[in-house]
Amino acid sequence: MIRRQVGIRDVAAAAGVSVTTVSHVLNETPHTRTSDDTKERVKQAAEQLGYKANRLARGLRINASGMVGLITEEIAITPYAGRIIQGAQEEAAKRGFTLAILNSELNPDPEIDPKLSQALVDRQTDGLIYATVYHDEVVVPAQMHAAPAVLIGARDRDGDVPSVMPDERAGAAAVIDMLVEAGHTRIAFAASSIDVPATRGRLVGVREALADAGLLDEALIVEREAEAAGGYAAARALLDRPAEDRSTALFCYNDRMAMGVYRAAAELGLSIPGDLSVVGFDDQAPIPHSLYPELTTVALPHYEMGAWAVNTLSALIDGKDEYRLLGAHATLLPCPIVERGSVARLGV
Amino acid sequence: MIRRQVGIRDVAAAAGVSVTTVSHVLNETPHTRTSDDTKERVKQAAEQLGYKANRLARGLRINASGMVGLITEEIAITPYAGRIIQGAQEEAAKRGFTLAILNSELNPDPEIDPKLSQALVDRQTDGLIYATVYHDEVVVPAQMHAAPAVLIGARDRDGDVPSVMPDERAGAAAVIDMLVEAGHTRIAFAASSIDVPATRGRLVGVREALADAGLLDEALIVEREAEAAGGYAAARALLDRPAEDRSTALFCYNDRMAMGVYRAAAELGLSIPGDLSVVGFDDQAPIPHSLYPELTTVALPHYEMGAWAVNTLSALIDGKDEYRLLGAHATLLPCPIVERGSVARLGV
DNA sequence: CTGAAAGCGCTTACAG
DNA sequence: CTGAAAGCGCTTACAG
Repeated sequence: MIRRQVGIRDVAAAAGVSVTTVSHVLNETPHTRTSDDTKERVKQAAEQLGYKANRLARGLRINASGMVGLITEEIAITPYAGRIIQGAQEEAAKRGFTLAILNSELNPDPEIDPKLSQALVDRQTDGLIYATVYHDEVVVPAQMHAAPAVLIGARDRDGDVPSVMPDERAGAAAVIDMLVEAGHTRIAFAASSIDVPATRGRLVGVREALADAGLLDEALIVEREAEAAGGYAAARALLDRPAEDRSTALFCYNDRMAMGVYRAAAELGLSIPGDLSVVGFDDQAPIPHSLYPELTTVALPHYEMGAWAVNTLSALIDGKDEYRLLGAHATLLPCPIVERGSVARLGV
Repeated sequence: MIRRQVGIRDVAAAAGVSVTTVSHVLNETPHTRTSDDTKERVKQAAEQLGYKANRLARGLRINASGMVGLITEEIAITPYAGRIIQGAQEEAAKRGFTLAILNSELNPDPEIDPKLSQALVDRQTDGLIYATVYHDEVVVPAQMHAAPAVLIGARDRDGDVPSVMPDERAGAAAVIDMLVEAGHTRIAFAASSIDVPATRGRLVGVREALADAGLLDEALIVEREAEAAGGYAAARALLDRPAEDRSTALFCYNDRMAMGVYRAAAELGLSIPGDLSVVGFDDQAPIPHSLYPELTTVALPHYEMGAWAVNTLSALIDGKDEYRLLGAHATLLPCPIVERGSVARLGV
């Protein structure tokens, strides 16, 4: 900023001590003794003058910028990138870090482009987070091995960089459990046809939980495009039959598909949840609240992943290299079910 | 980052010149003559060693961090905050700035809390952007008057800080014009009941354009909650009558209301756009693509506002104080109609 | 055309 | 318990 900031020398002068002393008391430098009286005077002066250490000078001196960088692949298309950023930002603020953001294009292949990481290194960030979408495993550039780094949404193929992702499998299984618990025995699943980790994770969760309940029927699992139109098609394929043969619950790969299911149900004269319980996945605003009845769905831990990322990044920056061990397996964060009005409990 | 960076001295040594010369040629310092031969050697050496000036050192010296800060009110709840960030980020990258992000809570009153701005000042950002929602006019804290600053989504009451917002009025008027052009003469509008600038802007745009066309009928303007349920209610109130009395087009305050309208239309046996044309506002993913037929709506210039903000902030930072004159009136950015399948052209 | 040197605002051995 | 001084990596008058 333009205005001349008050510097450490101003504080020293005001308190009648040396800048050394000011630095010591304000930073609470360990192994340093200062009389309480001096401390008090320094703090008073700093407070009074509104002194804040210049981060550039401090950073240059201690070789740490206090900045953490977040690279997001196509911030715009992922509906919840905002929540990741928010989680990262709030955690960063809590720890005194400044969050810098860099946006990248969507990257179809698993090799992360080193350009953005390099840009962050060039900017002296103390560490970096790379948030990807659509990948299981990724090979990270040299910069991410050389510096404190963390991955969101994908595992490091080399097992070196710690990573987080949603526990899609458990989230999907929990929905099946809830449905079974509510008395449903004919449970259908509208799977997604695009090949991403979420597709696979949710599908195996569904299959496992259904099998565990002795309720797995492959005929009730159909695969369609993960959009409203796909959900509509799945519902027509699954539900256009007499009530005796019909599933009483339809779990959808995502909320968009669930939207299509609502439309199909309306056309077929099926009431939700009276005739059909439906559950989505993603908790993608504004869908769940905009449907009638409101959609029961599964939330993704975007905020939590962002916070987790700067949290473990912070540990890495502090030199806690044990945290590198986290790179071996992705850390899975729970996807909580958020119950709204689209699931019926079947009479006993 | 941990590793020792290559410094300007390494480049100087490699090129066999002084650091002064390296600095001059790499920064293309004006009023400085250097032989082409020397220039070449320096550039080669820098390139070869992968030298990038330490931003902290440079910033300390020239008193400019190269950082620009963006404060967003509740990044999470505004569906498009991501686009604002993206626009700001890409424009910042283009100009060599690093974008730092700070998230704030939603602030109901028009006085901007100085805390966040101060935090940015303390971090030595060269300028700051404050993105607000739900405000017409705002009173900015001292920090924003003292430093280069720009507002998104609200005007500065003091007329000092430049600001951008969407031209809601023109966007809404354009929809009416399009509908009139398509042959509609009974055009209804489902207005919003919450008191925000968008509500007012869109409503006056609608009224003006309708009046201009000689088609204004207050009975066709109803006000409801700006959610799917409100749109549903508006549609039931407006459309539950014989075809002769019915509007042929219903323009909604936002896409969420349009969702409710689709549901009401289905219940009333009205086909879209055959019996009823519907238009939304916001282009809020994933609604428009998830409806059948896909929804014609109006897009908000979020990306553009983000880009505009760092653009004019950059001018302010460069000392082009004429730009402060922009503070007198908000700059209005166009809201383009995005035509999809929900509007019918009426036969001649 | 080129370079020696001061200095940006801090932190941190080191000395007393 | 306190302070003088070096130095982080740059840029920029200034001298030659």
